[in-house]
Amino acid sequence: MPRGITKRRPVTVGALLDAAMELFAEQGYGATSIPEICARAGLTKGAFYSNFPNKDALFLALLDRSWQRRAEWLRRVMPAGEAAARLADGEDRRPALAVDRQWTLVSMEFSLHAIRRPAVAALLVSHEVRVRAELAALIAEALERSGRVPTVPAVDLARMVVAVTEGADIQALTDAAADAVVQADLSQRAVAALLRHFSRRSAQANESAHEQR
Amino acid sequence: MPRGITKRRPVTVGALLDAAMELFAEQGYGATSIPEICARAGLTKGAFYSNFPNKDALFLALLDRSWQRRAEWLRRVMPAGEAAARLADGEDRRPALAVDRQWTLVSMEFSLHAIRRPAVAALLVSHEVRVRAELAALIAEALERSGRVPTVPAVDLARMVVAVTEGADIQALTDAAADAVVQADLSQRAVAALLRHFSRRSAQANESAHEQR
DNA sequence: CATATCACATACCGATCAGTAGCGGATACT
DNA sequence: AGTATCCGCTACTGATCGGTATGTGATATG
Repeated sequence: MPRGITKRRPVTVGALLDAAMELFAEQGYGATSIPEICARAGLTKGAFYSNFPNKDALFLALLDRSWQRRAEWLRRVMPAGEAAARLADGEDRRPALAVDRQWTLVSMEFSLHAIRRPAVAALLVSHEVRVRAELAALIAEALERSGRVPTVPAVDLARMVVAVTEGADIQALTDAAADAVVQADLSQRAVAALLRHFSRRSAQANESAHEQR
Repeated sequence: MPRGITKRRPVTVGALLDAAMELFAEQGYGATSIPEICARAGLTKGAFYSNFPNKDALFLALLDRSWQRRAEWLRRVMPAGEAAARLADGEDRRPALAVDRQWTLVSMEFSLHAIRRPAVAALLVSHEVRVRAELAALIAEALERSGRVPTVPAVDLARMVVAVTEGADIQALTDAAADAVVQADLSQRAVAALLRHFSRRSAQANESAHEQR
């Protein structure tokens, strides 16, 4: 705990971030007022302004926390590249992780917000660059395990995968009536198709295939 | 002109819708106030409440007008399926229509809004079903022209194409720094890959291929 | 245990919000 | 041209906004 900061503050900050996450997902960023956030957190405006200069700063803090959690999650599933490999082969049809509704909504909110604020957009872009890099590594590894090599830069592949996944997420959220499993399956098949189409069997894989004959 | 309605009203409505379109794209739906819309339109709040009961109603009217315009556009490019056919072949690399920034932003805003209002979501879904049906027809036609037939329902293909396109649009808007042409190219290549992967040469095409030999 | 600082609550500010009522110029029909 | 109706504007209410100033209980330190 930093000098001169009591253990009460991080608890308060956490409560505010939790409340904001819920409300931004429910109502959107622009439609959520600061007093509302405070009320949800069981605090008052004074607590808010004691911790953040304004709503934008809270939004950034919220994103930062979410990104950290997400990074942890990504690193945790990284070793489980086997599943991704089977996905690259188009063999795995199990529904992917259910879309995190709250996160997807807030993330879309943030994208819209960032598009209008170049400074914020720069932040978002730098984060996405990191994510795409990690994802590219994951993809390359998964392809390699199924004896394939990408025919385009792995980061381009990551871009496409992110695009189709995000687009599918939007559809899934909008069309809640549509069978979520069907939607997820469609998304997975699209990803698998892209991975296959922009890769080819590696030379090593071909050799071992020859050896097998 | 309907009985008892002067020709002034549609002009006023149009001005309000134009102003709202601009402001929703610039600031978002929740962050845009009614007086702001009126000021941008060169009118006052009285004019607004004389034409719409509230902001939601104006949003719906705006979407309706945009959808009509979009339907006209889609029907106009429908006959130009040749380009789509070359795209399906992966031969056409020219950048697609530049992303309509305003429309994309407002459309995202609306999706987010709709997700939170089931009644509005139903409206959005019914519209998207129509769009996907038209797009599916366009895709099927394009594939046919290049002697191919889809191996999955054409509407599923339409879903994937919409997903990857929307996802790419978001990336393009967020990362304004990234070369827009590169981004559009990536999107086109992904679409082409999906179209190829989920279709095969048709029997007829095979026959004519045999004849050619 | 005393005291200084911290961290949140209360109260309040000016500005702005959504929505309403009535007025008066513009429009359309005879 | 006269007249009824339309329709946008002005002026207003009550509520809520973001942000600030000040008060007070909790906490860490010596």
